Amino acid sequence: MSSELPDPETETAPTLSAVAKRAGVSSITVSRVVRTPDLVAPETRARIEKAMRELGYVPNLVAGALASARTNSVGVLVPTIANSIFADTVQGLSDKLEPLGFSVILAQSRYDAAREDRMLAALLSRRPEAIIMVGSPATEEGSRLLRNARIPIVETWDLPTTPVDAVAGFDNYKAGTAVARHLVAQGRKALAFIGGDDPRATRRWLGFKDEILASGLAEPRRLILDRNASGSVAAHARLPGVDAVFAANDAHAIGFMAGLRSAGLLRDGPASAQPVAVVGLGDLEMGRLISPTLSTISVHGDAIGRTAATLTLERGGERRIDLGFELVLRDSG
Amino acid sequence: MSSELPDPETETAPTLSAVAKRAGVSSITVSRVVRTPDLVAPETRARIEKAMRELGYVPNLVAGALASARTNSVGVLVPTIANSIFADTVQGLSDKLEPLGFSVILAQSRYDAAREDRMLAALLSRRPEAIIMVGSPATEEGSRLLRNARIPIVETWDLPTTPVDAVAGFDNYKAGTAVARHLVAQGRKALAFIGGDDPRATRRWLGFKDEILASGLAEPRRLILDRNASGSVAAHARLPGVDAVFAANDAHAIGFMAGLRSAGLLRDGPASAQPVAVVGLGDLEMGRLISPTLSTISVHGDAIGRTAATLTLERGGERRIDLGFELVLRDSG
DNA sequence: TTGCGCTATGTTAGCGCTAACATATGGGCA
DNA sequence: TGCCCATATGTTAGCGCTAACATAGCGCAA
Repeated sequence: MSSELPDPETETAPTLSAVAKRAGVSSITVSRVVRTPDLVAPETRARIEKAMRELGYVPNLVAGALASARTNSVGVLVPTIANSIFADTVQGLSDKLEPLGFSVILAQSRYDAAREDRMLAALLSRRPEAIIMVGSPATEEGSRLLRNARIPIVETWDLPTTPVDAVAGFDNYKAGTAVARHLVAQGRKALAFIGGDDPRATRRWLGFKDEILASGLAEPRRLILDRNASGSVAAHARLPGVDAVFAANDAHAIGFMAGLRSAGLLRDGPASAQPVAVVGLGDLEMGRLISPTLSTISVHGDAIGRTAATLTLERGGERRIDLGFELVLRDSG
Repeated sequence: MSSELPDPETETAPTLSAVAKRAGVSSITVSRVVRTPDLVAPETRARIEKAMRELGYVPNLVAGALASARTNSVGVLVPTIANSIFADTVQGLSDKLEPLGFSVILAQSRYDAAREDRMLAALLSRRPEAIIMVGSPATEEGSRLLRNARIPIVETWDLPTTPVDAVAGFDNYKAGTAVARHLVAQGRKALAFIGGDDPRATRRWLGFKDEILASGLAEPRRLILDRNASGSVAAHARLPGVDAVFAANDAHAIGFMAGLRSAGLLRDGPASAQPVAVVGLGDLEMGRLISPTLSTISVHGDAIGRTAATLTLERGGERRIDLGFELVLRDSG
């Protein structure tokens, strides 16, 4: 009957063998009901499912993982998740992995190499079946940790020449050259780059600068800003005479435009009418809503996430996927 | 000497006892070096640390968790992480929990009750030491699962009257009344609400509506939009004659303003000059950068996250924390 | 009738670690 | 001298589950 229901106060979570006892079977049969129900006779299965319901059994995947050497989890390391395009990537990979029973263990490095190494070690100690990270390990120690883990490692949002394992991203250097080419073709002469100095932003800067120098113009200025967009609002004052700006991301671009607006240097007309052209990167939805609409390098953060997830699941095949980018021209530049 | 270094190909990850053997101690001593180094004599410790380095030992927290019944992890459930203010909350709680050795297991419900229940079950089967979620469980089944887990549960972004356990949020209903009061005081007569119909947005709507009715005006219109802001751009056409709009979040507000702009109904002047007043919720940085600047209900998503983290750590004390909100008046309404 | 193969279930051992309890050693002090 | 205590290390058992290999029962072909 309904005997021996656990004392709700002192209770410890019911185990597989508690269910087994209640259903009058061995624990492996209960395990089969959870994992491979087709192998269990329908009547037995019904009896066990009833026992599970009565006890409120929740499988313990920690124990299961230890016994089977499969954790069904992936570690995900991003610089930051707040206010960032990386959230799209996390969303994309989750959408792919959660239906397959994988959990996402999320860690943030905050653009700090030491913290990144600590987070990688912390992730690996949970024995994820793969690691997906934005960028590449910042230190040799981080690389070593990842290589020794012998699991799929996917670096994203860039195309490193010597990745640890797999890559899903785009060429940040080329993104810089594409923007530079466009602005130069527009007749801009005094160009500048604003944004962070993380590895990916730096590659954008390098592409931008090299292309401008190659076209015979003077070396562009580079303004390193911290991560919130407020700094970019005042950036214009620090770039006198500039007539075109490439911002490392859309938030900085929009902040910069706010500064231009208060300086009376923003028009509601097309790019050719702008005293200062502005191009961002990321293609935030917001960029389409503001006025003038923001020209930007469009990157599919969620596709990067989904592709990274695929790369963790298939070990063979192409391990370097260039998802490309697109220069989307609107009214800002 | 440097004998018996593992074969890099067939190698299985080195264990505590492999380190112990190499250092000539028992495995518990190695465990102590990892967890309570002060209990180990300095010379022994040095020998063990050397062995750990040589073998590339990475502790297996899965096994540790099973043995100690402590996983040092928390489950986090959000509707969505992409493009959303919830990312701030995840950031806030991570910042608090990661330094303490906790990992964040992230799951997304996508505003789907069935998926939420599946994700809760999946999270609980990993035996997190607490669950932090946005909102409250959508189904009775979800509540039951959480209650039976006997771990701290923190519901956020709202102030439910009968929470499972703890709460860190603000009163969405009051946020709605505050906006209504402000718009009515401004002399607006034809008001509308745009946004989603999730529980929190609905509470904002109810507060908004009730306050407007109480002030003697006609019942406001409510336009339910899907989650991306594009729908809000066209929303104005569906709200003829409206002179004030409360958007359930800033993205919708900014989208709506884009629609107003193309309709010629947006001024760069102060709120009193706007043909249609707009108030958002969330206080995105973007709202301060656009023109006109966005009036909004400011909510501290990261503080919600940090407070939720604190509530998972301390079991005693106040379990219901109202972080409040602030009506920030700028130029849009 | 024998024996084979299939289905349903069980037994055994162990995943890698930690809790809880020993044990050994060497002062210090009455 | 004997005892106590602090420090350093070890032993044992077991966390809850699964892999891998039994075993039992049955239908069916030869």
